[in-house]
Amino acid sequence: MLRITKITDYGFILLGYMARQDQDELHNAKDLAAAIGIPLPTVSKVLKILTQGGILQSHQGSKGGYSLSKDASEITAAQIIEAVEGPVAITDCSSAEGCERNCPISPSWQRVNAAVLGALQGLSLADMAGGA
Amino acid sequence: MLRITKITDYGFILLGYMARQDQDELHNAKDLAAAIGIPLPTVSKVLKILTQGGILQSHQGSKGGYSLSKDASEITAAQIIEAVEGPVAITDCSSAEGCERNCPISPSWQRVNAAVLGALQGLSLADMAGGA
DNA sequence: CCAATTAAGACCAAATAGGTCTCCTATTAG
DNA sequence: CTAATAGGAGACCTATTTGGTCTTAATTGG
Repeated sequence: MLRITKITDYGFILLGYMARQDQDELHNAKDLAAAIGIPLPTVSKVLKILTQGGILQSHQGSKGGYSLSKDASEITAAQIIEAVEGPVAITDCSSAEGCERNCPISPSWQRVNAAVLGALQGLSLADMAGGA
Repeated sequence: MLRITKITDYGFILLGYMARQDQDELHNAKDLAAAIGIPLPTVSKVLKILTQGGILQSHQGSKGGYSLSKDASEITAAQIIEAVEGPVAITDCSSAEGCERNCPISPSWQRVNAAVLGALQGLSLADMAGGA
């Protein structure tokens, strides 16, 4: 399959939504959930993860909320995926035992990995939010 | 994570092993399992899938076995992954409902997808088996 | 002090993946 | 022709991951 998880998908949707509005505006979890149609607890979870990953800034207390931590053009797809799912690595070949014994394939994987990562780094949130 | 499954990983190991030997030689599942150190039933399963995907040719009966269906240089990483896991698609954005309503992100995903696919198509089994 | 909102993490249920087993079919050696 | 060998197909169970919910604590504005 080679795909991202649903949580990551939600992350992209949420960030895309926020990117298409005033950068400094604070969005609280409840409004975002209502706007996008995803259950509140799940939205809350995604926002929390993105905050921990440095993509979002949070503001606690009443009248609090979330905002992008930097300009949408400086946030890449790679950063978002890494924030939610951890480092992008097609295979964990490097750490498996069987691999070191029998397959001299690892260097090739690293090339593929680099290509994938490059593609993801070349796409900013601004690109995604802008392109209809 | 964005990674391939273990079954796919085994597939690469098995194919890499076969590619590094005489192209016409038949390998039976038992010997391959012993050579690589993966349980026989699992090896058998992987070989079966690769055969269905057209990557391997099987030869039944006693003295039977498996061999590559074409030259290692004509088998790409993309083909192998697709044979085992189905079509390469980072996200199933296109079919989700929430997506169509609220995220204009799909076109961007398709670009990313194409980039990933290109990277995988540019890597042949011969490249992987050859590069130490 | 009180209400609103995020932070953190425990927790459960459903889906997926990994692996094993059983039975069936085909081919070849003798 | 028969028996042994090897692949073909798929059911099945288990473990892991994922998705989603809930509860409690911490923070801040009024």
